[in-house]
Amino acid sequence: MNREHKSVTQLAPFTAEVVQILKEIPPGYVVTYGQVARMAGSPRAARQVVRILHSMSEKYGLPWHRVVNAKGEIAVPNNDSREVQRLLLEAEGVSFTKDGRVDLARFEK
DNA sequence: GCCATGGCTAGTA
DNA sequence: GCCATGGCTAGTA
Repeated sequence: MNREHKSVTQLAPFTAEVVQILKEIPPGYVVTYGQVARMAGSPRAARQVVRILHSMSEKYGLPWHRVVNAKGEIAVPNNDSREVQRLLLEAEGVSFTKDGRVDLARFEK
């Protein structure tokens, strides 16, 4: 251990912070990628949040479905996953507008 | 090089 | 529709 060596289980600080924040999102609550980035102290790192969600959701049991883009749209590329995300949110009581968006104003507080 | 953004402009109607 | 953004990781040497 006298050389640079990262344990596989050791997350980088920013990543660990984001993972923690995501884990604390309660059922029925929705946040945006940008909001999570801001909460983690790096306002412009929204895409990084995306990357974390994309690659670590399964392993860390992250509530990936509770994160949408700034417009309130489901932003997952895969069609099946999009459907799953919507169903999971609806099951938690989240409603959608006619154009398929989450009413984010509802969560501002 | 990845990535599921975000915010600003151009251009249509 | 365009494109700057950012923190990390895979993969090479």
